Amino acid sequence: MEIYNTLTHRKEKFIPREPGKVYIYVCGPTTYNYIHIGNARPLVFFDTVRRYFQYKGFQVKYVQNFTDIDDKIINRAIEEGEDPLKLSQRYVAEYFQDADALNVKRADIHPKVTEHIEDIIRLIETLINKGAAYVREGDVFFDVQSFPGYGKLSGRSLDEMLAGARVEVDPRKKSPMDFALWKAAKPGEPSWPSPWGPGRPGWHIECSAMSLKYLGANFDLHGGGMDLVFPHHENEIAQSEAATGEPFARYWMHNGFITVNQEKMSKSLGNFFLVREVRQKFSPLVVRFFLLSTHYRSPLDFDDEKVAAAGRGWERLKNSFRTLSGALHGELRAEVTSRDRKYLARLENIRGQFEEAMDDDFNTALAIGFYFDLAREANTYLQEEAVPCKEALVKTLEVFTGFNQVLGIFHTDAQGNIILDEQPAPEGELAQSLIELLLQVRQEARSKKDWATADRIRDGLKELGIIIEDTPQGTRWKKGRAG
RNA sequence: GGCGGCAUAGCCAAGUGGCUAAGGCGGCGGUCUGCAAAACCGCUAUUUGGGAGUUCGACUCUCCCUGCCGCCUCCA
Repeated sequence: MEIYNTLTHRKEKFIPREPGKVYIYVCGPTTYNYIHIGNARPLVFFDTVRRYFQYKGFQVKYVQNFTDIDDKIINRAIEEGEDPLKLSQRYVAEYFQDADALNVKRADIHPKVTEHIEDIIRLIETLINKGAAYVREGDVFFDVQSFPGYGKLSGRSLDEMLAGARVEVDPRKKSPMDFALWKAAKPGEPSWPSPWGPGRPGWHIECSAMSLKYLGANFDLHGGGMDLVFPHHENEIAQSEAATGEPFARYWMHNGFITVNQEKMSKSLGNFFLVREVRQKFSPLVVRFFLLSTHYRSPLDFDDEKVAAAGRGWERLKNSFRTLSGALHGELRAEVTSRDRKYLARLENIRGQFEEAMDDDFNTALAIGFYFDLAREANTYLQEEAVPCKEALVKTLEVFTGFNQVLGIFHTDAQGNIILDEQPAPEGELAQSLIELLLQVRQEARSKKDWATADRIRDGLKELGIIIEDTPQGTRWKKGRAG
């Protein structure tokens, strides 16, 4: 496996810290609002990374934090007239609703800043004792000049940054690039006691404290959006390595941005789409598929037309699966012909290509291409074989399910079997029975060549969002999609 | 100002120093079907923003230009 490492600016062979195990930390959201599509990209992508490691047989420990106290939360709470900690708790819950919808698996640990204040204080004390941090009137700053490697992740030197700095400088800082580890509380703000007086953690320190606590130094993979490279991740490295004297993380991965009209989607520009809103228009699984259809380091332009186009492709995969699982309940033969063997060999080939694509820096876009190849091979096979070979069919479903285990574009049961969610109609049993009844009536009409009646039923159901397909194995129906 | 990235068909999007430049959407033609839908088959980039260079050979490497974008400030 090769991974593009932001730290070295090139693809590197992945060698885990411990054989067969992967330790991953991904920067999670600051919980002051619903998440938007830009937040969803790293979520979905790193979930896919994790899934792929699991698919490859690695034992994965996956940690994703919540930054549940900081300036943005406090400001938002003031606007809303709500307690900051209550507000962030609320958005943690909302976060899970969106993440679950996007079929993002829960992390093994979802640490929150407010539950790790002790760890953070201990880490800051260590930094002060080692001469890497200093106290100023209840604030604690990290001394960037004490850390020789500062700038190694973002590829800049302190001199360069000072030359280009556009920030007003706090005169108490030794260097303009020094950043806060601990912020003294202002009146009315949530605060925790500390050796330097009541206050709260600065923005970057929590990720160092929590990742070191749960994953240890020199853990395997640290991920997040491109915009976190500087200063967030640069600062994490400085703090962590200054404290432990060991390398912090081995591989750094950063996803590119979601853009809108080619411009970065961001909260400050106001051009963001909440996952909550997008879910109204599209299946969240389609959104997930769309997010994975571009390589993670490339920008991805978001607009409804493009998601809709992706949705039509996704539908093709879904149709293929429906046909496959339908065939499993039909007539099958045990005999394996030479044609079956050739087909099985092609399946194996596609599976290999899929894995090769994923092995190459998680190229989900390429991998999805092979997913389509699989669907086409399978559709053709079923079209050609009136009575398909059981082994071939079972193998097809196995490969299909395996790909989905990685990409997560269809819901599954606990065993990983794909569940097409529109089959058990949400309308309930009565509606289902009525549909079945109508289909029987239509079938009778068809056998009498009463096409007018048959078509009237089909058109009528279509208007109600029920799509009918006549196949050699009989008529089947599905819910039309809303987008 | 400093640092970095991107430019592939109508749209989305991979890949490669020489072998047919994947795949998807859309479109067109066909097969199947009572008609549809779904599916399948064929066609849809003699060419990879523009120019120069390196090379036997570049879309892929180098330089220049153009256009777009990002980071340097909260941001995934």
